[in-house]
Amino acid sequence: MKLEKVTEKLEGRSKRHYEDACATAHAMDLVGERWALLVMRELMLGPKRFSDLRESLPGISANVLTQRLESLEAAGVLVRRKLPPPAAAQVYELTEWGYESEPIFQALGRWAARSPLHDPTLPFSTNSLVLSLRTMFSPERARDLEARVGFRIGEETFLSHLADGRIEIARSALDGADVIFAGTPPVLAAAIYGGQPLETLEQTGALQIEGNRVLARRFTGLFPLPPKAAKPA
Amino acid sequence: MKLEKVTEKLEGRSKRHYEDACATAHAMDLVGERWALLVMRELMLGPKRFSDLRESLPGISANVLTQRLESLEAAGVLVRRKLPPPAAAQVYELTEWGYESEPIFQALGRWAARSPLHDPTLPFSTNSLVLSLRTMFSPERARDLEARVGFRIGEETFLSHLADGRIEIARSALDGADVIFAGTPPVLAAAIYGGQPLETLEQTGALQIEGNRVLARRFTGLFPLPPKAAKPA
DNA sequence: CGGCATCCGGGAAGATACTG
DNA sequence: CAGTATCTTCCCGGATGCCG
Repeated sequence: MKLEKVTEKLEGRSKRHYEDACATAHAMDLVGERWALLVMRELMLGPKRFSDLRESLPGISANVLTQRLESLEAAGVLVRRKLPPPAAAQVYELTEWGYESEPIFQALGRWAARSPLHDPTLPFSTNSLVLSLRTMFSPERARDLEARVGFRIGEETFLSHLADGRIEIARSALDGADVIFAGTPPVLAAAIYGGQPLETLEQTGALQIEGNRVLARRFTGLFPLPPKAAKPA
Repeated sequence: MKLEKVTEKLEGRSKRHYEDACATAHAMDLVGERWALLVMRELMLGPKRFSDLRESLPGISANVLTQRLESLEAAGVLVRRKLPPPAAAQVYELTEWGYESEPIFQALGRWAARSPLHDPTLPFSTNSLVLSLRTMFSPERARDLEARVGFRIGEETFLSHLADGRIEIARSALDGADVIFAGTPPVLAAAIYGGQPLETLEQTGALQIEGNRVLARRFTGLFPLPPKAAKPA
């Protein structure tokens, strides 16, 4: 890194920042730059490597990703960690405080789900889908349901545990799942949010379901979307 | 407006946007531009005029404010409204959906309050202070408290009603207040968040308290701040 | 391959001046 | 008071190349 930039960082004058003591304004200073929140979203379910991040963020360029990782590290949101040999790769991982930013994503997601301009036909990352399940879960609809639901999305697998009107979902092996959904994020979104019948999606081969199909049907109804707001004139 | 810019808007190609169906990414497309969230914050307690917004946003320039108001209007977050004569001024007002963005501010504020880099000595707007009271209010500490607390901040007055472990606070005349605080936002913040004794602040003349002083003391303890996160290395 | 530096073009942000 | 016009600065995004 150039000496000049190092100096800027040490003096804390590198970024434009709001001169405002409001905590919300400070939050925008920390994570309001372009791509910063999406980088955090991609780390929210566990550490990733530089190239994993690039793959899951369509359109980000390498130098911008480098800059964001630097400033988020400087803010204390994430840390770089060297994995022990033999997998001696470098990964980026949220700090404990970084993980506590999840309510921000939930508030943003719930609000933007009502946007009249939202286009759900765009690319959809695995993390987006999994986090959206945590966000849109309806405790009322899941009362008295106890189940383990697995997901196979690309190379990754996730296990969800529903109990006591709550949902947990995390990267995990699929042992003990009552039912497993396999498909791409858009297909799973169509089943859960788009109201597409599971049979239709299975017939096209886009979706596979193993295990308790009645439970699968019930599960897809646990994530109601809010109504759209009025379109601007 | 120039023809060129109108055309851009109609074609919807004016802004860079994330090609991502995730609702969080869409939220950043809507309100992720610099200043956009702070403009919304300043409208969260009711409509304001262009020049009111400029005053309460230290550092924003007129053309940027114009652009933000345009794009937030296009997104359906706010509307321009012409007040009826004789006060025939133009004001900007959040839509119903715009007002529903308040949980975003609360999540951002709660999270950023733990930031190790937060500097509370900067300028502090009236709206920031009032919204922070809604955010940081502790229902447990206020159980069994029923009270009306007034604020006089610059030209504005706010009335807060505490009851049933909840807080309401809005622009209002101060009729019926049990106690009234008068002072600037930084001074009020010092009393409520900084733990400054009220007597000290009153002696310097920065703070005035009228009414039930015991209640005033109790009130300042209802807004605990979370502990700071660890500083980055 | 993973990560970072450098150069370049376009566009958004910021400051100032100006107008109805 | 409520914005526009213009100019400058700086950030974003893409391409390329270096180094371990």
